[in-house]
Amino acid sequence: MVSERGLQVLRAIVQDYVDTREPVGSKAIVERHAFGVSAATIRNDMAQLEDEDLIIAPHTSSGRVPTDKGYRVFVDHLAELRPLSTAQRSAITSFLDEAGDLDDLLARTVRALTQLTGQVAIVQYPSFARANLSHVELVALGGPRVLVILVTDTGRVSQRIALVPVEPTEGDIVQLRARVGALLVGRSVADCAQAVAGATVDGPRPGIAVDLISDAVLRVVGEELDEFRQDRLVMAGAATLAKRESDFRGSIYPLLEAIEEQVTLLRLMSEMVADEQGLSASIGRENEPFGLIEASVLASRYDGTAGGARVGLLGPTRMDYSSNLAAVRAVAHYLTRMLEDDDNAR
Amino acid sequence: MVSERGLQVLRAIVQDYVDTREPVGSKAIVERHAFGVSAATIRNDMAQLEDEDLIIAPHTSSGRVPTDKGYRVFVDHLAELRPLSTAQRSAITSFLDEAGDLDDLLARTVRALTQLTGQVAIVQYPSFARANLSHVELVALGGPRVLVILVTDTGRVSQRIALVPVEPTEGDIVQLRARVGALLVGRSVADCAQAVAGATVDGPRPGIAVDLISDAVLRVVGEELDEFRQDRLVMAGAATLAKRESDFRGSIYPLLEAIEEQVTLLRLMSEMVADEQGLSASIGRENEPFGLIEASVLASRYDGTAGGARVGLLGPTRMDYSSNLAAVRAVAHYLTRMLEDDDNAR
DNA sequence: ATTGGCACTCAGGAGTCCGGAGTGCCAGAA
DNA sequence: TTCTGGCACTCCGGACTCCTGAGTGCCAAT
Repeated sequence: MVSERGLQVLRAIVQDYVDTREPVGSKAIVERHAFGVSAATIRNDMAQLEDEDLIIAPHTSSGRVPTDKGYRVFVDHLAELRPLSTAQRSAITSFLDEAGDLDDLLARTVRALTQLTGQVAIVQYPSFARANLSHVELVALGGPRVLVILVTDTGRVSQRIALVPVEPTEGDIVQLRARVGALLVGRSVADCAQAVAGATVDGPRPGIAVDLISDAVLRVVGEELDEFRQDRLVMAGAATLAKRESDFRGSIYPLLEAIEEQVTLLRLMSEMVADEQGLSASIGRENEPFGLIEASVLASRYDGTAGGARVGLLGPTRMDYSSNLAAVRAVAHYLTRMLEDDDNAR
Repeated sequence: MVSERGLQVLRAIVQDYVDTREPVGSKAIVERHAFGVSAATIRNDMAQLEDEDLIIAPHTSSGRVPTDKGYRVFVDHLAELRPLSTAQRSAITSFLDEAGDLDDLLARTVRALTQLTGQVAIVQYPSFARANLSHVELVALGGPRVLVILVTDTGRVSQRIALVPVEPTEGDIVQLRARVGALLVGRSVADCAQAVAGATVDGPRPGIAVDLISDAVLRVVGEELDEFRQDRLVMAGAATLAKRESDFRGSIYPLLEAIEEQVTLLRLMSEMVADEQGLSASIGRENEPFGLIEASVLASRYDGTAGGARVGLLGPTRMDYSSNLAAVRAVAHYLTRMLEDDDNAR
């Protein structure tokens, strides 16, 4: 077992290593931290930490470096979140205050977070699966094109063009609008998807124009509903990885690829298990199933009436967890507040 | 002046250097290219090329490397575009054929191009400034929210939510729809912007509900029209830069930043001067005003009835201009064709 | 104009050396 | 039992040197 002081030594090693980017020796620890014991004592503690796989020596007789497990213990038990300065807080709020719609708010959030931490920031769009459809609008664009517009009660709007087999009359459109509206309005997005599937599978009917059109429109509605349920990400700060390249032993290629793919990160973030504060961290090797090593992801839930999701960041395993976790938590907090305010103002 | 053979030597140097990534010596040239003269003769030619600043020796008595000016001469006078294989061509067409709407088509285009070249691919959205507004739709979302939808005859649709000071009745909406429609439908996006500006500046009127609402709606329409005129980019393949890192003496940071910013690349691409084929290249130092060095941008115009724009790629100065220019040209060609087909099918 | 010959240059890999930071262990002190 | 000073040991990495090979410029001869 590791003694109480042993854990403090681990904390010191993590902090110093993140700071200096060099293996930490026993002497450096007694100099920088007031442990009140000699270097030899620290060395004994370090030997224990090494037995527990919390730290490792890159080569015989060099300083120690935290292992992924060491970072994990640090994050779970040792990290004191360093609160943001008031200047930082007011910068965030005023920046977010100027936001317009949801897209803009999330774009600002992600920029604020990358600015604050110097890492790649990620915001997941709120999940709309539980939102209700409040409007369905159809607009004939001329020719075989019909514009389909879906609006949820949480304010998300999306549109898509359906190519229909027969040019619809204005009457067709009115009829269809009523039909589709009756089918979908007021139901949740998840329910709608089922309803649409049910409405389209009952086979080809006689070639009545409005039915042919209806099928085409419903198919497009179905596709669009799928998009609704599919989460999206907004990211910023990918370029900062290039600056921090030396923090990655290997290449930054897997990271850039994950950023471009999005879907990997989405899965990763949705599988993270949050603590009671809504915070979560996935460290180093823990990300291996997602093709990432030497990288950590920090995330926090945020909530709005639009349905919650996660906001987080991606950076090297060797990052400043204290500051970064605090930043994520703060940004999530303000984002939640903005969404609630937004909702009240509706 | 540089002799005819001198230019051939330049071509050989560019090709070999791109190939081997190492300075090219006179001996290597006579071995790999059938010049029918001795290495000493090549050396004389190389001395001339060096006088003209077309090649440079990294250090005394090493092989030569093309300068930016050398690449420029190569691209302008020496590069024979290497036509794509039929397999490549059919891969592109079948991939693009599956595209749905404009967004999807451009996304596929950019993926095809990055796949083909291994570089960062960029597609500029067609400019909508000359497109005409074909529909304006207003939908009351309940409360103070009104959804504004704009549709152009080129198929672009966008929507935005206006917060209006008074909750509108259904009658208000109908009245407004007619009013805004009369003002805008059928006019070009550029004209519309002016019309909106004119309609809103005639000062505050008595607080009639519908006028208050109208102002709010028109303001939102104006904002949205601005977005229409603003160009956008789609990109793919940013991660490939990490693989090619050694091609950049410095960091890839400026490139990643330009990719993230977009606006720099937009300016760069729009300022490029195309040749009679619609192709253009901006090489190395020529990109310095945009914060890029050691990088080249290749681009081609493409045209559709939606209004043309550019498709291109970004990569290290030391790239295979022959293949990449050919790929850009081919992709632009197919993209143009898709857009035209699309239009005919409308 | 082209060529073979030759002296010269220099990058970069291999080999060697050495200092310093850091360790593990042990015997003695608290 | 825990801590500490001392000591022998390890080994990374910087500095230094040496050397080879690729490549050049120049010149006299063809």
